[in-house]
Amino acid sequence: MEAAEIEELLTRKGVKPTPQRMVIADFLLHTFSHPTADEVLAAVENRLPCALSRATVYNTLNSLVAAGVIQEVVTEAGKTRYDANISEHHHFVDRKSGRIFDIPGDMVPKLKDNLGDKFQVHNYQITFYGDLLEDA
Amino acid sequence: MEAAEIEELLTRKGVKPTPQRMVIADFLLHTFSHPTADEVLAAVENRLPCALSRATVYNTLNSLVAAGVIQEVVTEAGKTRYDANISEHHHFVDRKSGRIFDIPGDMVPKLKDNLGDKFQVHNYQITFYGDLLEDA
DNA sequence: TCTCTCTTTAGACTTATTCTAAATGCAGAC
DNA sequence: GTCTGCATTTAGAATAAGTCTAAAGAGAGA
Repeated sequence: MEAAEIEELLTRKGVKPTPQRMVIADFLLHTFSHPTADEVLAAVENRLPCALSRATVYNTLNSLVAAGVIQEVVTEAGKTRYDANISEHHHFVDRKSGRIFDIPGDMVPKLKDNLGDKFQVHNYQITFYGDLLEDA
Repeated sequence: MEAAEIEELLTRKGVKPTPQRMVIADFLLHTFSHPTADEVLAAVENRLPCALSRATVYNTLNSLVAAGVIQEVVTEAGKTRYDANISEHHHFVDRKSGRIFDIPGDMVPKLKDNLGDKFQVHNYQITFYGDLLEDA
């Protein structure tokens, strides 16, 4: 996705594009890692002509989540990660490295959203834990 | 589960029973809430004849997790919750209150642990998000 | 240009958790 | 019974992730 498209995406979602927001969105939309706020800061701070505040990174991530441009992913205690893949998908977590991989929604059979009278399911998320086979 | 059984459970899992550990394990084994460390502290501190340190609560929770007596449950950023239900089950999170409910494993069809060559699945966890129907 | 509103910023603050170092408690050796 | 050693508990310091605050900056329209 190129800059003009990202700018259009932000505008369409009601987030005014600024240089800070553009580099953050651009980074997230082009990575398959599931970075933390700190990793986002480290990755983008040299893409701007001057310093970027940690608070701006948090503000931007929260705005993008609220606007539905990215999602939060929480797989381990105390770490919030961000994922610009907002199509229906699940996650695989490598137990050794902690790395997270997207599992496309259509690789897993759909569950009926039926948990009885008490629970009205809106969406669900499956997290697989296991070992990444290195050779593959 | 009564005290003698809990004591036997801890011993069998290699955790030496102490008064502090007993009241914490007892509380967790009898609640259906999924308490945070602070909630555990608040719930058990008056069950001992003297003060209980926050550090001991964390130490104990970590020991019980390591021993497989309880599990961590992370459904929202920044909050680690604990669950003494270690049978296979999933979770339903009420979007309004944040409350978590156990969903027995047999209420959800088993997924094949087959995600292709790269991923060897050890276990998986489904989190359902939705609305708790109050009248039920 | 003026004004309004939104954004960014540095740093203070909060919250959750871990670390540290000292004190306590208990089990086995003597 | 007392010594010794190890595991546990403790208060409080330290760390880490994230939010808040108040002031400065920047763009849109009158």
